[in-house]
Amino acid sequence: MSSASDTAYEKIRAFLLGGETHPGDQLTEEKLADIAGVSRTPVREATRRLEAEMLLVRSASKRIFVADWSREDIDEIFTLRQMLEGHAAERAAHRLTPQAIERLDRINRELHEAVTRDVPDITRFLDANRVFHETITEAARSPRLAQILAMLVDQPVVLRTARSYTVEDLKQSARDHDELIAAFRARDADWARAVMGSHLRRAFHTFADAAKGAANDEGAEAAE
Amino acid sequence: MSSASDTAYEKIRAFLLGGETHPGDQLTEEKLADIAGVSRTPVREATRRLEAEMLLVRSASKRIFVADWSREDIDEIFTLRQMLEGHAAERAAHRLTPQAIERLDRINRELHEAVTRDVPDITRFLDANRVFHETITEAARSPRLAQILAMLVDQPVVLRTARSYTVEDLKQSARDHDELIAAFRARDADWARAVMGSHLRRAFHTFADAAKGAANDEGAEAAE
DNA sequence: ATCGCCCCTATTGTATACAATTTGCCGCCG
DNA sequence: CGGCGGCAAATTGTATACAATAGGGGCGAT
Repeated sequence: MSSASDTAYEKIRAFLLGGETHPGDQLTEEKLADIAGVSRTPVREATRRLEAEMLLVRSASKRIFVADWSREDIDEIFTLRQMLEGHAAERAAHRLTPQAIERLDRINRELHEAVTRDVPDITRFLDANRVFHETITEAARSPRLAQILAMLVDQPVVLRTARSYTVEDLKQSARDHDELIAAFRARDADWARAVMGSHLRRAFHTFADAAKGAANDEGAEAAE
Repeated sequence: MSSASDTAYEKIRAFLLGGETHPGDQLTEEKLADIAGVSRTPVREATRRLEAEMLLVRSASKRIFVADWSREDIDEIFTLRQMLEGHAAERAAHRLTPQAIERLDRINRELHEAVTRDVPDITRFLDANRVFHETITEAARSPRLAQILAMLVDQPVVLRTARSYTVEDLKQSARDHDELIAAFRARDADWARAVMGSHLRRAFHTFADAAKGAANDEGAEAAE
């Protein structure tokens, strides 16, 4: 690991996702350098990456701001994901080895467990969920596709609102994964694509609702 | 324009596309700094961008090499473009203003002209072609989509082999555009998507053939 | 002769100093 | 009182020096 540059990326990312910032806030390279504990040079590389991921935006005069996320943005991301991950699932259906399918099954069992127990372990769910999707993307053997999806998947809004999911939402997600695995076992690419499509599209709506709720909460807090 | 950084990007890019390099060649930041006439700092930013566009690759030890392009890579790019630009065309069909459609028509007339005259003006064709596609992408109003496509569109292989197209290939391309415009005028999103799909898929095959021819030529040259 | 180790060199990574640009403020003039 | 100009502060951009790390070649041991 090219230490400083990567830690800068991770720390700044965590800082942005930690909710200590508001959309539109200006950030200076120096401030970020302080946060990350490195000099401005690696910070610049980190901000470039975060800019590409659209967590940060730059004004015309090259100043850095925390990105704002409209409902359309979220819609856009899920639409693109649906298209691209659907494609990935299709390719994966032909390419997944039996062992990999078993691995997906194990991951998904963990996912089930995480939400079935008395107190759902959301963090564990999210981690397993990410691994699940990454495994499929990887099996698609399309490096550019993987790269694009990496930019798209864990976006801040996603993470911030994920915790407002109901347990039922999460269980439904896990059931989607079950069906996806069935499609892979059957080597049915169309089925896989279709399941992935509805999986993500539903996630979008769960999301949009959760985000709306979160926005209301925030409004309430601000009103205090 | 942040001068140095951008000129570095452009010059290095031109250097790579100019055919003076071979896939697998190692490039050092210093060498690139010389070529671009700037210091290593902006060169680093440029190489990061070129890396994201996969014109350059980095070894495990962070050394920089000229990327290699297999037939599968080209296939992958066109498949992704087909999916994404098809989606863009679909959205554009609903969103293009009448004026923008007229503009597309003008651009395409220029495109026709460039290949109809006695000596085809390939450069002009390619420029107009890019503007044509960019206009559609822009009309789709999906910033992430635009960003992703920007990474995908003018890849080196594309540019390097574009000149081996036959005049008939180019004319067919222009005819595709005609049909696309008709689809836009009819506000028929499905039609637009379908035309865009076949347009790009055919381009891929023209390409793959041209690339094969180019590879043969190169082999012949090397054999001298 | 070959394998492995070590040192030297090539190359990338980071920090810092300085240059260029932009912004916002303040005073001046109409 | 409003707008314009310009100056000062803040911020980003670039260069350079130094640090860290990886690769390659030579030398010795077996």
